[in-house]
Amino acid sequence: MLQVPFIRENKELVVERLAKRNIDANQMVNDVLSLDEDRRRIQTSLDNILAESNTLSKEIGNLFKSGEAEKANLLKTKSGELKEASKELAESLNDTSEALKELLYKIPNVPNEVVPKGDSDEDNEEIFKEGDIPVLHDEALPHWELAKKYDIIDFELGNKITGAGFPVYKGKGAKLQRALINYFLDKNTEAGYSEFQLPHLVNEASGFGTGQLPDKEGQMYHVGEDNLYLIPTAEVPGTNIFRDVVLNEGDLPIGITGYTPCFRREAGSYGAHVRGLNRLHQFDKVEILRVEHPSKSYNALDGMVNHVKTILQELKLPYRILRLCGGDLGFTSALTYDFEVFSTAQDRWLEVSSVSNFETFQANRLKLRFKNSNGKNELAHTLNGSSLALPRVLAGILENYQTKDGVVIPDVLQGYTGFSIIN
RNA sequence: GGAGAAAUGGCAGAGUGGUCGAAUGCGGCAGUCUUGAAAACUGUUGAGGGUCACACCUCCGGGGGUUCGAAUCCCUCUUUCUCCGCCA
Repeated sequence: MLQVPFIRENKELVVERLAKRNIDANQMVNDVLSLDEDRRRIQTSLDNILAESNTLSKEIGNLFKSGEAEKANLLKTKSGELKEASKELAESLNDTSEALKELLYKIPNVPNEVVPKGDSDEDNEEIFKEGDIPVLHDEALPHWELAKKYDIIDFELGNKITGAGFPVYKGKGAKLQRALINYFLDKNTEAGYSEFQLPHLVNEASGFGTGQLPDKEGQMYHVGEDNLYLIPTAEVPGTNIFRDVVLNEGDLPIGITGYTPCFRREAGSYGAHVRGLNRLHQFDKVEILRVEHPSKSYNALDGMVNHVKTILQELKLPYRILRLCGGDLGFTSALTYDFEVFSTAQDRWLEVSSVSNFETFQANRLKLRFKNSNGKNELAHTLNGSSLALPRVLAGILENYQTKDGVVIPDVLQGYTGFSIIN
């Protein structure tokens, strides 16, 4: 959620930057400013009435003490009138504040200067590319065929137990999955992130805190009886650690990592692009999160990008980094880099990580602040990224590492799997 | 799931109708002393709104009510703790 004072002082900039997302924000911004003006005006009148009423109450108390009941009763009448007036104003203040909040919820984050304007993923900017695309043998298969051939992932069994998009990993498939999780967590903790195990269900307040609610309610699985939501990413429980928190400046930066399964309804998805592991309702992901001083958050973002790079380099997967254009940028993000692994057998790029700086957008809603050097509370910056999401990394490994004899396990993982080939 | 107790500032913990945004202690910050540090002493120290700045307003778990006036009384929800039951 954007801050009203920021919008007030940077109106042109906000409109101009939001245009990168192909949004004409002029009307919304004007509405915000006029609602805010209304709010302040009503608040002032209400405050005045309450002040008068407070003074009156004190006088009444004093009059009763000194035995002047008659005078006191006279003032009581007056106080009653003030109460009526304050009730009306309080209601109108509440309405105005709510309307303002509703509107603010609908305005996405202001993209960073370097975000390219654009409509869709076609307009994302490739900023880096590395790794050799392997030349596969003639009978190379897409990962869902390999999964079947070596009996390591059973999509039909998952279908039977739960439904489409809930695969069952078996044998070496399950072990490779666990190896990847451990490998990612180890890399992240080596880089200074401290490991957390987080709840997989969150309450409504947490959903609001990170912005999944109210906008993306339909994307999360909801447990109605207890009013809890299955997490779509560790970002939700992880970031909500810091809801309503005031940190000391010295606590920054904070980096945490955690492995969780992720649950996404993905309403409306279908077709060849969602085949196999490409898009699932339940998948595993290791996430990294940072809380940063505003002056350092973009350095931190670069650091996260480099960190994810080294992991993909070690796995020897061909990958590229995209700077997302305005049209593809997430609602809460100011700048996002996507990592894509080239999946040879499918002949397409698969997104395996998304690393973002949210600046104060999340912190404002979360009320995540730190005491700055002036002793003032200031909103912190939050960042997060996948490091990494499992299924498409797995797909990339299966497809790129396949040989006539089987799927070779990348060197760095062999210590974790305990085997060097799936055949 | 049953019975009881509780929820106050960064933490601990007073406060049961007006003088309470709230004693006291710890912690934090600034200063005195010291070569420096510690100790001791002095001062200062919640959040949000509002204002050029003050004034002023709101907040004592959430919501509602009683009252001229609520941290304090009533209702309700939530959470925590203790005991019992169940259980990986």
